[in-house]
Amino acid sequence: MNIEKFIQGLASASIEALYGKVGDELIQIQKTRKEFEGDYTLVVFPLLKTSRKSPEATATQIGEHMVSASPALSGFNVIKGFLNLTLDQKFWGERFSDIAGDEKFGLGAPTGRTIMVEYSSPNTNKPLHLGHIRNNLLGYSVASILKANGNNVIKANLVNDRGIHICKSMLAWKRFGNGETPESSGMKGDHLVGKYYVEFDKHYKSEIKQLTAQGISEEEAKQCAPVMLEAQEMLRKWEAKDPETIALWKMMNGWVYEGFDKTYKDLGISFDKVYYESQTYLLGKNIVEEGLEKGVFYRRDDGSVWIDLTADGLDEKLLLRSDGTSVYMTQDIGTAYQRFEQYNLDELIYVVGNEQNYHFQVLKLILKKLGYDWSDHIYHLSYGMVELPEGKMKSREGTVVDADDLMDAMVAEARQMSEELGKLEDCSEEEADAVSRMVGLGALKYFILKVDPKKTMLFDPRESIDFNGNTGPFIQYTHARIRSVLRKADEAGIDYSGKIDPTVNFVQDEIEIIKQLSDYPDIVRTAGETFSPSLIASYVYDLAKLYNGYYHDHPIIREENQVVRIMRLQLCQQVARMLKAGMGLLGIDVPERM
RNA sequence: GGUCCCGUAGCUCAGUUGGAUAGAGCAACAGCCUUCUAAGCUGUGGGUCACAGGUUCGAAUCCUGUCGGGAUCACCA
Repeated sequence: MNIEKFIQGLASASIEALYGKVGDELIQIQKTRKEFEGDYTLVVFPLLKTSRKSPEATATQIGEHMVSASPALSGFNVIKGFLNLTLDQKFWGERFSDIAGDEKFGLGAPTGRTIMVEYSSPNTNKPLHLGHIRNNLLGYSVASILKANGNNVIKANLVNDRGIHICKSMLAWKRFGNGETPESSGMKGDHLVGKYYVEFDKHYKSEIKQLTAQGISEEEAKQCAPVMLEAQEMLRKWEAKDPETIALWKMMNGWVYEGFDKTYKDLGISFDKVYYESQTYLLGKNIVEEGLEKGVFYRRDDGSVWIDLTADGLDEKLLLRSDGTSVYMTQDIGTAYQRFEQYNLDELIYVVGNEQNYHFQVLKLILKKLGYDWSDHIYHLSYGMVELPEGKMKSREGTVVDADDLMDAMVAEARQMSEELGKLEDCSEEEADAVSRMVGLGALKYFILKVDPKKTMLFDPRESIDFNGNTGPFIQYTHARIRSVLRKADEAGIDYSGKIDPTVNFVQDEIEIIKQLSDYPDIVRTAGETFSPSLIASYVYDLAKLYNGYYHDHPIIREENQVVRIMRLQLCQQVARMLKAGMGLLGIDVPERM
């Protein structure tokens, strides 16, 4: 039961009795701000037209009626147009019992809806970097949140395993690699392939330099540089299914997949379905043919196929090249169609950076023009770039933050910090490793997910590695301390199970915690609707802060009063449960001790 | 130039449906370890919510315009 809804119901009944029926949207309930007395507040301004009284008089009248009508309310006060209601002690006891007794608290009822979330979608020519981390964390977290809301979620990854970029790496490896493999070099497969991508670029650049020195324009040099021509030749061979090229491609992609698998595993993310572009890049062509017949598209003299979107304020967009091959858009039309058909999707979410906003705008519009009504159920979860203190990440300038390196650094830092603080003294090597990993990665994940996805964010390595304040480790730490209290209680043989004693009196700080706990299902729902893990992050942080602020100097286990002690232990238990659940939605593990 | 996004404390960011005196953390300063974990707690200072209009009982939030920053507008993906 949602408390605000409950009070809204009470208010609605009283208002109807006093003035007649009004719409629910006029009955606004919110938490009372800390500086005022009361728990929840009815904003009466919207009701003045109906009541035809001053704000104060209206609020007083409604307050009197509500308190006399409901035993859940113990009193009220009025400040200007705000009716502050105080809930009865017993109400909090019951409310808390409900939460604690509900195994599925916070999990939405099954909706029967199927949602596909596509995320990650890496290129196979280089390792993952910080930008991919934001993508992966967002995708995984949003999928978890949607699942918690009762949806059937399919996590999909579309691997971009073909094209000129991988040919560049292949060519460079063939020419300069001397048969180097991940085994022989000791390098992670994706890093090894990435090394040759950089190698290609180096040679490409030096060739351009030579050519321009001979008086050829830069534009021209870029196009006729020998390595580039060779790479393009390789792509043609690949498309012609040349056995040798295909074998090389398979081998090098295999290395990359091994590397990616490790990165994904380290990051703690997974997929239900992996698509490969080499298998999907021809999709969509027949839909384009159909579109041509319907007159949605048109063919130019050179044979290329286009759509004219100028009437919609956009540009003309290419769908098939003059040689009949497809482009990115064509493929996306095809895969979207296939997915909606195959899985009967209710929604398809693409986690893709905001540099592709225009692409998705066009994609949806084209699908709509083709008459697919599911085009409205495509959602582009667009996220901003991750910038570094010195500016943007540029792979060519070597300023990218590598995903594996970053994770290693975070874990190492967590390890060092734990040791300095003496946290790992009485635990085994495996435990120490596990905790360091959880803390290091928790810091990284929380740091990234707490920011609104659509905003460009700044990643300062120094700050991200801070484990104090509004960070993942702070929440993990709060959880660990609560678990420690509960362990101590168990050791002391205190039985705190069972129903809450209705005679228990909560103090205001405890009521604040119960309010926060009650909000959890609402937060999960809202986060699901807005695709914002950042909402979950701020929720868990607030809860951890409330707990810390209050329980820091309360001797929970030593409490003399049995009833109060049991209540406090149960409250602790519940806070720990919700912290763990919330962090789970962010893909962050919480240790039992740290 | 067209389209889209962003602009909140020195820095990094919250701010759910338009609600009361704008919220954290970091950084600075002052306290708190014989009681459950000091990765913590308590307190102080710090704001023209980019700017200007508008909508209304009420605007950081909605609308219009201006300024600043970013993305994008390829027979690339």
